[in-house]
Amino acid sequence: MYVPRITSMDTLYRPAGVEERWQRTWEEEGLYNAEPDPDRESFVIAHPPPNVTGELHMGHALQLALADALVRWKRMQGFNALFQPGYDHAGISTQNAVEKDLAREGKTRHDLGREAFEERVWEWLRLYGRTIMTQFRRMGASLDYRRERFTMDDDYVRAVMRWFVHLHGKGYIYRANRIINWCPFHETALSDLELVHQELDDELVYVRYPFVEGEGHVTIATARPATILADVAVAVHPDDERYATLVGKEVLVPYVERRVPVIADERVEIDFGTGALKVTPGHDPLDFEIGRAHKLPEPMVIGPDGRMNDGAGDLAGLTQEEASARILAWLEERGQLEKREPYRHAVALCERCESRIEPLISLQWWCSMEELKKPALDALRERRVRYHPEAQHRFAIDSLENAPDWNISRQLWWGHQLPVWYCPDGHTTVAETEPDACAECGSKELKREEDVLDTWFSSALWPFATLGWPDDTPDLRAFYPGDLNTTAREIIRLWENRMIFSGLEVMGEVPFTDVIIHSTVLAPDGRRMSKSLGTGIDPLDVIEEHGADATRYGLLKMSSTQDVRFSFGAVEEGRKLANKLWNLSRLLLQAAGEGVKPEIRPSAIEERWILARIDRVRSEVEEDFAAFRFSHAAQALYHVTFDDFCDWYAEAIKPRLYAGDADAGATALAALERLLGLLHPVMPHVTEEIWTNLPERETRLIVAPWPEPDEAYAEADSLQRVQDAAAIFRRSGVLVALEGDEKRIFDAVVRPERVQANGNAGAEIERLRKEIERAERMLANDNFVQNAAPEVVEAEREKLARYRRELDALEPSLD
RNA sequence: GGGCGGUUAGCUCAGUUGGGAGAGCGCCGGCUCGACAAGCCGGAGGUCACUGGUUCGAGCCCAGUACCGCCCACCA
Repeated sequence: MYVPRITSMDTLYRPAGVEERWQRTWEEEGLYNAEPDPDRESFVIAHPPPNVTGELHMGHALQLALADALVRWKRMQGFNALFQPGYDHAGISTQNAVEKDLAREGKTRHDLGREAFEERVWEWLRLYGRTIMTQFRRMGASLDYRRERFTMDDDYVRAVMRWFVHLHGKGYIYRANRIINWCPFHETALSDLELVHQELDDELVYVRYPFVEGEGHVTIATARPATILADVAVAVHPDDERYATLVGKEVLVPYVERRVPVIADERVEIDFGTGALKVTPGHDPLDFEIGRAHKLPEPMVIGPDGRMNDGAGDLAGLTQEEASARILAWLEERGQLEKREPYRHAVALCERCESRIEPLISLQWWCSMEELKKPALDALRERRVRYHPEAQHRFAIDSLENAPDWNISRQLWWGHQLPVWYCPDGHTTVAETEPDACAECGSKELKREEDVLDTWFSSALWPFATLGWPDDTPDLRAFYPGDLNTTAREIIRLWENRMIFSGLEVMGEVPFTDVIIHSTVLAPDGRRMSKSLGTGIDPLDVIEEHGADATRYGLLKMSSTQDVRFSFGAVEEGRKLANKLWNLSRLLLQAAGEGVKPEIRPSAIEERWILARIDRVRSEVEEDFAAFRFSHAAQALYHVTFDDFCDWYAEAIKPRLYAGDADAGATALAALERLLGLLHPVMPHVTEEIWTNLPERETRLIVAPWPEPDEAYAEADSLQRVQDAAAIFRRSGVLVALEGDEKRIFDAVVRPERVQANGNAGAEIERLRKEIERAERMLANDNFVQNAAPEVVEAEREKLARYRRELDALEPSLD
């Protein structure tokens, strides 16, 4: 492949063509690939599979920037790094997209029928799906793209079936009639986690329920008058003195004139409305609980289409609004409508279509969490899996402790159909593949359950199903358990915790040891990034304008706290850094001259100094990466490049470079080499591009060894003197060389002429003198030293005295 | 309603065991010197949200208050 010489190129680094070229090259040369290798330790990140219909958004970009930096770092350190890509079929989300598409033709999925609809989804995916992996590549994400997996692949489906049968065999999966969240548009059950809540303007109506015996009534408040028809009780709080005498009496439900009891239940809020609650177990989750506790009947008046059903008698077939109007009119006539008031409250909506959720009772499949969660909780408590930051670890544990049984069935057409078959006698057969006959009666007339599984039921298997489970494959042995996962906060309960208990259940080991819960990237104005608000920023636009390296750097730089505003400044800083590196390498390559090879041959203090600085940043970056402090690492890399390498070291050696000093040239290239290595995980493209232009490159930087620790230069005598001069005394006898001061001290000691030129030598010395005097004052303060060991205090006094002598010795040389 | 995060320079934000208030961008002044003017050198600019506490000493630790925000949530 043609690689232009850097010295002949533009003074402005243009990432556009360069980045795509390297992305292609790395992939074509197989440098992203991972194969089982008994001689090397593995490092594995199973990247969260995006929706198969998805497009790259800022969350993905951040996730990739973080994870890929770690993967590249580990790869350079010699780990057998596997970064696993793939797609999630994303049941309801994909089905919704295709249904919208159908709607443009004036059709619904029912017009096609199930089989044709599924065909339509596959066809749609061929046209519009699976584009996001191209966008992942554009980020420079070093995923092993050969290993792309899809949760609807035949092998993956087999894993899902095995998982279901396994759980069923252990008795964790059962079928039950319970209240669930029903989406009337998709006509499916949804889990609590698939809802969004939105503040909507409603009306709260106060309705009188007359006593069956005697005069009077009890007034309840409701936002859904249509559900009055399904009332089976009125409930009050047991401590509510207003209603103490009412408990046990009976009242008449309006319109249907049904006699129902007044009961006491602690779940009733005394302070809301009138403090009396109409109990409708068929259409409200709280009422359902109360109903079951009191063994009340569970009539339903609203059907799966959201309209009044046959249970609603003469109102059957009406919409809820129509039914409400009829009921309110009925109440009005009889003086049972006490008042109506505007009411703004949070309403549950389907997160995909924003239809109002209908709570209703439905026969669904459930997965008991009771036993499954135990080993996962142990793992979390023993910190065999750690969420970062720490607050999210506590949240993960709390969530799992309180995880209710999991509704795993969905009445959708796109997804994994449950491996359950029914015979005409109502027997149930559960099997991985279609059975020949009913397991109980041998009937050949089997009909498969129509429901599909919750998308997350299959995603939970991602870390091992992508490696071949349920088969015992070399990949599975080599790459399970993995190391790390990165995700957004709201995914903890949906996915992360479920991968942990699934991994423990079938593999016996946690799927990873660390979970990074990354920042939420908000729009620059602090609002949420969203298409509907128009606040979204397309990462691909940012990449196009500034480059993937700059985008990666910027995202890392800005990802410090839980919520961060997108900062173009941070991206521009990254672009500046790339440009700076580019021009630095032009300088060094030109000035070092032809034939000079990178080699450490330091002869001057500034050379030992820059090597020591680079080595210190190496260890800093290692600590930062290991602790997932990406923002800090980015900052350290920026400063060592700009301030230390370019502004100081490069300026200092320029005269020697131009004079043809081969040692200076060789050392400078060697120092640059190390710097490029440190920067590669964050800015892979520009560093690889420069690396290629260095003489005698045998390997790509992506697989070059991470710079080794280099104690020799860190301990150089002259450097030590610089450090000592900058050291100040801090509490408990800790001596610290102040980072920021070091350069200025270096100035004072090594390049006094420059300091004097700026007229600051006196000021620097004055600063140092003040530091020392402050330390002396502290040492003289009895309150300060009382808790310190006497020998420590004495040692510090001696050090301080030495610094004062050094300072005094330094001063004359600067005059 | 619950959980969590934030509040430091005009803007976006660092500040890792308590002792120097910082960076990038913007602004002002100088440099038109052979990597980069998308550069270099220098400078101005801050009651570290507020109140109280601990301490010789608090941006940092403790208690509380206010505001902003994210996630979650069954007050009908």
